[in-house]
Amino acid sequence: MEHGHIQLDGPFDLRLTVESGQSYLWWREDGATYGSTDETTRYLTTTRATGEPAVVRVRQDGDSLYWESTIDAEPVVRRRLGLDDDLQAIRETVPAGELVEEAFDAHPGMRIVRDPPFAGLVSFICSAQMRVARIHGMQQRLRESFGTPVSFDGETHHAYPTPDQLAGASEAALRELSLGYRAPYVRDTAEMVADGTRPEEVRGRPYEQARETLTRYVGVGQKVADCVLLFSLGYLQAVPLDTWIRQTIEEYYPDCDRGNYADTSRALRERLGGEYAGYAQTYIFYHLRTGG
DNA sequence: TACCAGGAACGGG
DNA sequence: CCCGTTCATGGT
Repeated sequence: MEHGHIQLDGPFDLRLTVESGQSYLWWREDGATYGSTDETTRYLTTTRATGEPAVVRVRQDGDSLYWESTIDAEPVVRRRLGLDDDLQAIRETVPAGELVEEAFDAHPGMRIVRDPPFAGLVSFICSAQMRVARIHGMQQRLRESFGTPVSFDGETHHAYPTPDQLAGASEAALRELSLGYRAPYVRDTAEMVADGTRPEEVRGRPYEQARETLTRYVGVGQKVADCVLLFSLGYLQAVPLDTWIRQTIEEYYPDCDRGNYADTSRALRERLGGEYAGYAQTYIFYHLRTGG
């Protein structure tokens, strides 16, 4: 087993980052989903950064982030958890406003994750009309039912399924995992990716064009496409318009409501400073969802 | 029991 | 393009 230590640069909160509803691909080693954590709480995820499936385990103690893995995982950990993001510089690009100031102040150290693109795509297809805890449960079951087993620290975990593994799943088998009407969406999208249309191919394209391209996948509308761009592909300007943000627009930014998704999202994006608007959106989302 | 959850596909106007 | 309806499922 390989292991290492990362000296954290700037505010970082592991629990906040992986449990704030951005990613459904991390789980707590003790099996608990939510609740207080301490310096012994460890989170796991899987990756294929080196081609072969690998398990990664992390633990935060103050300014230190410790990792253990079947591979040399430091680059993966840095990218997946947004450790190289300069939170202060990002915040300075967001125009001051009562709500954004309050949200940033209330949750110091929350970073934007970078989920593996296919896993991010599937998990946000699953997110439609579903609560955070259940989306998380679906991804756990997808791993355990279809993913490749990986031995790590005396236990067997399962990597997130590949496009081929999910494309080979029957709709009935996916429904047994309580995916509901999302089952055929996941299966059909997995088949598209397995056939060679990979979500990461939109990298480098202009943001709105990238979003439209992602909506070609089954079960992917503009909101889910925005989540994939923001939480997987590093488009930090992406502003997903979910039910919480729509309510925020109604109360705090009514002039940004342009009657349709694309124009409203663009107006709010510009209001939140453009380049890192997705960061501000994520703070606002989490702040409101936790009763702020 | 009725309502809701980080929506999307579909059909009709 | 815009709108209403339908779609599973489990928790409250």
